[in-house]
Amino acid sequence: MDRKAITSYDVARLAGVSQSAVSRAFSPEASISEATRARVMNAARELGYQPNAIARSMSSARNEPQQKSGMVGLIVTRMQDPFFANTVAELSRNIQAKGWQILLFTVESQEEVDAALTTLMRYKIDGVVILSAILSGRMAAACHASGIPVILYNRSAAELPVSSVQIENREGGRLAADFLIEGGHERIAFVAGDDADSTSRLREEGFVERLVTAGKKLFLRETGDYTFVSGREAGLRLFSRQERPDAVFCASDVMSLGVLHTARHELNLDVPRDFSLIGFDDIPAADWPGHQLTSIRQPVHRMIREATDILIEMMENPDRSPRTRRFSGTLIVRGSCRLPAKAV
Amino acid sequence: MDRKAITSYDVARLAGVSQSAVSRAFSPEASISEATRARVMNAARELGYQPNAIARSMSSARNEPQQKSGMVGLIVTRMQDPFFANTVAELSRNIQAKGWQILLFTVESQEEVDAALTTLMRYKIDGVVILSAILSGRMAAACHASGIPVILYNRSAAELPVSSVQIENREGGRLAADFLIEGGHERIAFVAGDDADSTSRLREEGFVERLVTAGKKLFLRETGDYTFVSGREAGLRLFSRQERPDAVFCASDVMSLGVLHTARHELNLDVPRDFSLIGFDDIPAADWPGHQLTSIRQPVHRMIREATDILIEMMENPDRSPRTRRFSGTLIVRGSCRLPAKAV
DNA sequence: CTGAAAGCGCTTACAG
DNA sequence: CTGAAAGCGCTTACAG
Repeated sequence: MDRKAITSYDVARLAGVSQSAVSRAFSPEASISEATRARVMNAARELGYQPNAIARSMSSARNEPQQKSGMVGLIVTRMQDPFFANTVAELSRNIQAKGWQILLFTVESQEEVDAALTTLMRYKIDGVVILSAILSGRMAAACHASGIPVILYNRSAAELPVSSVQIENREGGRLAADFLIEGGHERIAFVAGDDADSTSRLREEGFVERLVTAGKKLFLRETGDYTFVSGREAGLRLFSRQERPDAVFCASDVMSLGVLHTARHELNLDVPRDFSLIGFDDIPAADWPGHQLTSIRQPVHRMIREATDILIEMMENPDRSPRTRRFSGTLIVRGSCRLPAKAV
Repeated sequence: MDRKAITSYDVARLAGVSQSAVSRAFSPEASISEATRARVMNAARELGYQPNAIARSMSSARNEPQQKSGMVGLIVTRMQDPFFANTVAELSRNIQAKGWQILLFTVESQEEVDAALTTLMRYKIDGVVILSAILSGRMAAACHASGIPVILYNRSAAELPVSSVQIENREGGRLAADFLIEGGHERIAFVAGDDADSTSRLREEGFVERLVTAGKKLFLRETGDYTFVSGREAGLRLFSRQERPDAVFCASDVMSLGVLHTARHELNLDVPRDFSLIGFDDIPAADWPGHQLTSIRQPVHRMIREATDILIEMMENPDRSPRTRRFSGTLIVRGSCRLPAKAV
């Protein structure tokens, strides 16, 4: 049990070849005869040998400008939100399928991102995806200098030398506003996810922009933290007033469900008779029979595929410049909204 | 941008010390004077030097019986289920906090586990946690021989030389049965999560055991796959019959919510008047105002802490023998069940 | 406390 | 195609 691990030298000895031959047998493009490869593979199987990926990574430091580890960093926030849990699951599957390993870092706030990235860089990750958070300009520059591509998912790259994949947040907000305006709503409220975060802000900007165009203004505004509980509390505040909103748009579905549950089951309101409700993301629970939440759907599969493609292309081609991809959301109409009078 | 990475030699040159001194400056227990350490640290800061964790891992192969990487493997199934998403989030936070990195592997079926572990072992992980899946005896032996501790979370170790942390599934099933029997239910159904998986089977065994003791037998039985959709479909099958169950116990909360939504909103049944419903896990959505699902709660925080503690203790102390820890669940009574007549 | 040197397990340019 | 050898960036026993 404390015996030394099996190395390529052990395999070489058993197969009667040099250690180099063992190494070549495990490199698909190496020049080696089929006969030798077969002998090596048999010996390897007999000994239970697997090449040491760490040692392989060390060698790459000699032969490439930058050391490669075969690992991709994944920095994740809000994994409790089903939208992100699903994204992590699907993104990690995609990256694994392409032959990279995932070095996961769970962070609970924006402030932890730079430290997480510093740690990941010690492991010589070949690239990194950051879910719903940004990195500092200093850190972006460090990654750029090290040739480590960075993809922001669900966030803007702004002026940073990094790639990004995200939904058109402002446009999504406009879709929600247009639909509520067409439905004849007058007192329209918004529930923000986080005032410091561009995702929520842009959704709100697009939303308010259309209200203003239609000659209305935002009737009420609350701030949550993207959780169900914060949605419920925002709902309680919105409907404890004398004059109540007749429509609510939330920066995420999870918060919308908080508003929906408290309205129906704690305040005995009828949705959509008493007010209309729209969420964002179109998580699976939006479509549950008892919810039927109207929502802005993100084309998740396409977005994740795009993020994976950009990441891999940039890892294989380090001097490609960063790319920004924005996807349009779609309004999915369900039963939580009063419909426009002249239904098409 | 294609310049070589900064190494300890660069720092040594700038600080005017040997490369060994740089290495010692970054090893907390190394013997080095404070003055030298300070000079090294200044030079390191100036150059933006960070020790290469991969190279450090290589060196450890020389000095320890087994190479250490500072990485822990995490093999995960069913991340879409909030119960597991929350577990991954909390477990990874705990392990990170103790100074280890997480090498994540997402698998979609039991069959992928051994291959995932083989890949992870190439990276010389110091230990591995497997969420809701098991490994083969052959693989368990390989890990044991390599001194890599394995923790099964939410599964039994059975005869394998691995540790495990899980809920008392059979006991949880008994709690559910007792409560339904006390409530005077007669036609009691069970919805399995997966017939091949011990978690669901044990919950069913404990459940049926108590029914039998009370002179009843299982009225109906359906099988899902732990998803909301499969719960909904199981519910449709259960209630499309002539004679309907008056109680349903599901192997997970997510499936229970599927039953609940279809019953109330597609079949116009009243829960708990028409039937009582009990889930398992006590996920946050069980407590949402419109759900109020009675459920068996797992003491998640304590279980995750225990898994982390066992893992770390075994990584630091490789000849410790595997440990098995079982935790008791608690019945959380909410509005989805008819209550016992003689309410205590 | 400090430095020179060996060695961790690979990959690959070099020579044959 | 094949083998001997250098080297990736560290850690640490050894000698001073």
